Amino acid sequence: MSDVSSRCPPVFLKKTEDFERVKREGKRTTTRFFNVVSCRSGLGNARVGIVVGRRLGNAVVRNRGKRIFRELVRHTYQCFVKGHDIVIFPKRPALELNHQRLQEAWITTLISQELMFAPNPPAPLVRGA
RNA sequence: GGCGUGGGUCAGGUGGCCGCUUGCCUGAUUUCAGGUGAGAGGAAAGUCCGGACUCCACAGGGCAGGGUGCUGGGUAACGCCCAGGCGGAGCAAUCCGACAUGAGCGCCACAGAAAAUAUACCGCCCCGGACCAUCCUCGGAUGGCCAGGGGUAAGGGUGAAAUGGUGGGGUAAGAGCCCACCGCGUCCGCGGCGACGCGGAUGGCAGGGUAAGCAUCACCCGGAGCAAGACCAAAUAGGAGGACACGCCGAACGGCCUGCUUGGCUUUGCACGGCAAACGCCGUGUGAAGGUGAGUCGGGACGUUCGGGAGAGGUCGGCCCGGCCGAGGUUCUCGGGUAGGUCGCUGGAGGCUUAUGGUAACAUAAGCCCAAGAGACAUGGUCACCGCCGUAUGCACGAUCGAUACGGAACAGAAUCCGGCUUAUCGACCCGCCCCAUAC
RNA sequence: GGUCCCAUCGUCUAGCUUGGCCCAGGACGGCACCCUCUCAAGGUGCAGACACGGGUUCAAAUCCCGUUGGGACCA
Repeated sequence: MSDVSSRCPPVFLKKTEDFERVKREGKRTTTRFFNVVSCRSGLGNARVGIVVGRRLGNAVVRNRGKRIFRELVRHTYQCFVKGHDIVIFPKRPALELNHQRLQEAWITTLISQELMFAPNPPAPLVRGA
């Protein structure tokens, strides 16, 4: 399984107009730890963008938020439904939360929004548990 | 042992798995895969100073503007650092100080007699005078009160600040009027590169605060900033550079354009008359339009000649003197530049060790070492173990060590690079010094 | 990354240049009372702010320094 994830690295959104389009046309979901906005892109793969504003904190806090959610996307990217653009807004409590609890919240949220297949092996990272 | 104070170092470590950026090598020779190495800080922050670097400008001078401000040194430079002086805080180690000048202008609310000018209000004292009262030797004396002349600056609710302070002498009352001590000023000598210090003589008291108010003095500063700048270079759009002679004002002449006046012509409307059956045609008068001839009356640009004269504007990135360029036209040449890309981009006033000089900051020499360079933004995520700190529990005669559980580990993320300052910061360790207590 | 500007009642502002009359003025808004049969309008009164921390000064909204929070511009 790890071979598969290493063969298809996640694609990230980079252009400003892509972010504006998703924020304008997408569907919003709010949780305690992050907000997700998603819309259909028509492309053959899923694309993900992470937005950390100045409200989140100083540069160290913003970098940490981006890194945590980039790792989450990287570990679960092979389960994503193709053809969607997703923008994530991390929130303050996600930085203090334990990693496994945050990952469970992340997977259940995405499955409920039909952006992700239920992974057949429970999760690639939880194999130690 | 406790309290305090100054300086320095560090900013958890190791390993597994999964990832990111990148140098080199190999395969492939756009991409990609493998191997191997590197990958945030003491403040990377604030952008408060100073430089390097790059472009623009630049003969030079003056003014303005900004900054610094005890003295000497260090440095590429600084508002930084070191050493010293002076003032202040502290028992002390030590710390703090925009700490130059007081010539001129401005301001000093309220209160107060008065707020910067030397005098004056109340008061105190003396003098002579008018009135009243008492005594009376009927000359006057004493006291009160009223105005006047003079002497004073002792005292005067104030105020942030009041014209040296304390004590004594002196006087009608007083006053540096005189004396002693202290303070202050001036002069001289000595020490020091200097800021300044010490000693002596002397003056009789100069003269408020504020310059982080305007100012003066000394020194420094050209402007902008890596989004600086250099190179390559789509689509679209036409521009850019060089050379040439004339460029301004006045007068005369020449032709051109236009307005006006006037003559005739063409077309057409109206009125009258004539011819004609009618359509219509002809003549006269009048109005409009068009082009045209003349007048040279008015205006415009152009050319030639003559005379006068260097003119508008721009630039020197605040202004002036001064310097330089110089509109539009003709002709010649073909590049300039946006998106995008590449470079600038990290080897440097570099670090460490030793030696020498210097009280020190620092400098010099030798040896060794190479340590991030992005472009939507890399330097991470997770697990385990070890180490540190705190609390609780149990064991233990008590303490240290050790055990178990829980909790904690800050401030903070390079963006051209350096030297500083300031601000944020849980802590750990090392070195020096002061004071207190105890022991010897 | 760099260059600069601003901060005053709930809101918009005056005062800052030249410190004192300022326990900071005005407008809109809020509250209470009067007027009216009631509401509106009107009248009277009240509450309410110098972003924060130091320094200079007798005295700071004002001058100087630092911090915080906003905003503008530069390819």
